[in-house]
Amino acid sequence: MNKSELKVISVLERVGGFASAQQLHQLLLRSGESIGLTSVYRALQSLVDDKIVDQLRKDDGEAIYRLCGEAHHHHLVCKSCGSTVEIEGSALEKWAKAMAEEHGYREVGHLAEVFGICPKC
Amino acid sequence: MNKSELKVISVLERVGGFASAQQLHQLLLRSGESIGLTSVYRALQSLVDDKIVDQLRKDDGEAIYRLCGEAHHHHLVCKSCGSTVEIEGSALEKWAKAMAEEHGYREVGHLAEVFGICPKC
DNA sequence: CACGGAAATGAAAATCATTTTCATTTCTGC
DNA sequence: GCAGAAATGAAAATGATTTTCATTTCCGTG
Repeated sequence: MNKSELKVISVLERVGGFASAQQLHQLLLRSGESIGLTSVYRALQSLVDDKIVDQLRKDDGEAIYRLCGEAHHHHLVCKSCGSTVEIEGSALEKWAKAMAEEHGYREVGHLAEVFGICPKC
Repeated sequence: MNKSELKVISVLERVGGFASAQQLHQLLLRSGESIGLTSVYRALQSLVDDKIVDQLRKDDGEAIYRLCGEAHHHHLVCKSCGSTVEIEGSALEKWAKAMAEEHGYREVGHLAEVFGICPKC
């Protein structure tokens, strides 16, 4: 855990939700921190790898990040504004496991996202 | 509906699932069609606007497309050799729908993949 | 058929988020 | 204090997508 990562975590805490790398960089600069965009990206990547931060994509392809509170969960993402809700996934977990077992697969993992348009949009 | 759009629709039919713009372009060229990448993008954009094609983003930010109404299925992918099996997803569909409704989301879609290591590997 | 404007096309350039490179700076353990 | 490792960031590279713009194809009308 290096300086950049700490700085990025602290802005993410301040933001309390999703933000893009560029937004986070701007926020850091505005609050007086000295940090390069490169380091923001690098820190985010590393935090995502360590599962400390969640990364997803807006409809336009830009990545957005936020601190990941819990262990494993899924998202309901608005295609229009990018707002997200964490959703309960035990049914999905069971399904993935069952499907994998049925075909003899080991070390199972899965990826799932649900998209839609939120009530506000 | 112009020529490019027809070509793109026909290749999407042939593919029967999700594909990126670049993949679709390659497929068209390989099957002897003459079409520019620009036109593929333009056709896809227009088809998405007309709700004839669904657009989603992969985790790396690349856009993938498929014909709306294409009965979609999911895959069980081997992490090691890449072989895939089509799997039954009605449980998943129900879950996605339930989650979206619970939060008032409309025009729901979803993306799901299950990873593991296949019996052979 | 011929003409003219509108739509379509695609090559090349522009854009933009993200990644890579690489030279410089900061740490760390000894 | 010092060498080697890790971190940093500016600038260049990348890669998907979009825009520009000159050319070609369509199509309706005379």
